[in-house]
Formats: sequence, structure tokens, C-alpha cells
Amino acid sequence: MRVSGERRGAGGATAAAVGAQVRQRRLQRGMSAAELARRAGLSKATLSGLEAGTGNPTIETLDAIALALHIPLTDLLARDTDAGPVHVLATEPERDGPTRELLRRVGGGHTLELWRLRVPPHTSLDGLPHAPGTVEHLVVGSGALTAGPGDDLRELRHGDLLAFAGDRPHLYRTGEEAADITVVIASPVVG
Amino acid sequence: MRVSGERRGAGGATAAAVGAQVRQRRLQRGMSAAELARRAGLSKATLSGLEAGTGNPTIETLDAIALALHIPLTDLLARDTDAGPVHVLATEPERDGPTRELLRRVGGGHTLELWRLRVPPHTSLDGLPHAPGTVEHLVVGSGALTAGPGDDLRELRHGDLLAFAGDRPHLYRTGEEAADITVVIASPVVG
DNA sequence: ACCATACGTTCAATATACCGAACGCGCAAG
DNA sequence: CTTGCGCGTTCGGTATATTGAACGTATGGT
Repeated sequence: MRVSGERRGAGGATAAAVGAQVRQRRLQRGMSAAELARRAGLSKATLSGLEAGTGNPTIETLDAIALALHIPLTDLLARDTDAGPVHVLATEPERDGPTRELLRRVGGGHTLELWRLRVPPHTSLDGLPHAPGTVEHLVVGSGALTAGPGDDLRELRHGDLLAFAGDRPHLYRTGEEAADITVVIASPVVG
Repeated sequence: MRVSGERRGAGGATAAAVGAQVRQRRLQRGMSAAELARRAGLSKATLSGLEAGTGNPTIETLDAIALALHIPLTDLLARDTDAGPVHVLATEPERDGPTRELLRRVGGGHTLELWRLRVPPHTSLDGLPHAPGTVEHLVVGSGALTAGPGDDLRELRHGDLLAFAGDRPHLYRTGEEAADITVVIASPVVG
């Protein structure tokens, strides 16, 4: 990940987001940067840069901070906190082939994801396995399809709901009809 | 985070867990380490060490891997829990008037409800306020409607997503068209 | 006013995460 | 068997994440 041209340059978007997240959590707790650095066993310099969004922290550094703040590590990576007001997201214009579109991800520790899948007729699409403990819900908005974990496929029609453990490979397959489905993925909160 | 005594030594527990996660996800996809490294823009050496649990990867490295695997970054940090069985629920037969149907409610660590609403044309339906901190998501399966909190209504069409704080009174109203929507209600665990 | 303490930032130095290259291995084609 | 290719691992070298110290600022005590 070598970024040429800049030494000690601003890190990627993720780094900036994480920095903001850390600063926010720290201030919520009324903790000074110096104190957080002390508790986490880091130097003030590291924390300062990190909060500024500069640089590219390691996992251990983040883990130490999460521990010192008493929050799960994944909370530091939450990009889309749901404190926000009303939020609308329009879908992409229709295209050929299957589309898999992440509509939204919310919750401390990424507990909820909303996806929209459009599967043309006679198409098979495999679902990516998620973290263990994840539950996947599938609401058929229109059309019909066969879906589920590889060893337990079910026939679904418009309006049906399928729920299954999302940590195994699974499958969406259409027949004559296309399908338009909403997928809700709920992951356990872990640290 | 200086670990004395060992150069290039094994990283912390977190690093090992992440390494295992990465390897698992990669193999689930039938992808070789070399190919993943290529797609993520990393060297084979980095990935090899990372999967072995050795070392201490940076956020950018992990981000690149998550991207190449098409999974959210936080999935790489998840720990084990257990899974649930497959569960199908068929919807009721179509009826006149608006229907508000609870598809599923789960309550492990958070409360998650899935509703299906069918709103005929020229109908107004008010949503009940939920607990503070609750987020309501509304995915339009078909048709069109106006929805949202009383003071911030939005026009929505097929495929749109609306997200808003569910602890205020809100409203669903159709015009000429009927609407068929999936509602996801997520209540946070209060801590 | 003066000093002391704590804060957050910036610097040179050091430890280390990453890279490219070389290695040994297994497999398939010639 | 020999050659070639791709795999996953192990080696220096180099870029850089982290550090400790020095800095300017703000606040409180004497």
C-alpha cells in the first residue's frame, strides 16, 4: 500500500473515518487524548496522528484503543452510524445481469445490513458467507426463486420470507421468472 | 506496541483471529493466496504472514483484503457464535385494505423486526413510534408512496430505501399507485 | 507576575509492516 | 524424465508506523 509522492501522507478514507470515530468516542467520555494514549499504552503522537486521520494504524493499535475505550473493535470501523436524520437512497438504474447492491449498514459493530438483489431469469448467484452467527433474512419483493444454504434450498414466491444462518455458502437461483429481493443481514455484536 | 525479544514475532490474539478469518473466507471462495494478494494489491509475502497470524497488519491492508473478498471490513474481525436453522414463512393470501404483517422478530442482543406492508392506492397508514434509538428502514418493493416522520415526508418509488429514527410518529401514504414495502425495525441494545 | 502542570501537536530516531525476489514444492504437458 | 507454471513460504531492503522528546498554549496555585 505504498502511496507515492507523500511521506507520512494522509491515509485512506478508512483511516480518516476511524480517526473521527475515535475522537468522537473519546470526547463522549470526556477523556483527554493524553489520558487515552496512556491507558492504551500508546504514545500521544500516535494517537494525535490517528485522530487527525493521518497515517495508517495497525490492528494492535486500534485494538488497544478499543480496549481502553471499552468498546468493541468493530465499533471503531463503523462508517455509518445511525444517529442521523432521515436518509434516502435511490437505487441504481436497471442494468443487465444480476445486481447486488448494499443499501445500508447500521448499528454499533455493524449489526445490520440491507441489500437489494435483482436476479434475472435462469441465473444462479451465490451468496457470500458472512460472519458466524449471522442471520440472513430474505424477503421476496417480486418474482420467484430458489434460495437458501446449499444443503437446504427452498422455493420462494412473491411475498415469502426465508431466514437462515448466513455463515454458510448459500445460493439464489431463478427459473423462468426474475426475482427482486431484499436481504437483511443481522450480525451479532462482538468485540 | 513494541513486543520485546522477538523480531517479526507472532502478533496479538487479534491478529491471529483476523488471519484465520481471512484464510477461511478466501478458501470458501476457492481463491488462491496468490490471487487474493494480486486482487488486493498486496504482496504474497504480506498475505502469507497475515494468514499465519504473524505480524500486525495495518488498516489499509485489511481494507484492501476486505474489498477484494467483497465483504465488509468488520467481518474480518468477527468472532464465533452459533447459527440458527432455516425457516420459511409464507405470506397470507392477498386481501382488501392495507395489510401490516409481522414476518419475523429476533431478539439476540438487539431486537429486529421484519414487517411487510401492503398499502392500496389513496390510503394513509400511520406507524407507531418505537423505542428511542430505534431505526426504521423501509425498502420499497413495488409501487410508490410518501413516507417518513411527520415533519419530513419523502417521495419514494420502487427500489428506494428510506431510513429514519423510528421513535417519532411517522406515516405511510399512497397516491395513485399501491405500494408493497418491507420494513425493518432495529432497536439497539441499551448500554 | 511567576512557576508548575497538563494538554495537543510536531520533530528525529527507531522498530517494523510491507515489498520484490528467490526458494522448494506439486502438478500437468511435452 | 524434463520442463514449465502456479502455488505458498522464507529471505534482505525499503518505506513507514510508532516512539520519546521538544514545542507552544492554556489553566491554576502561590
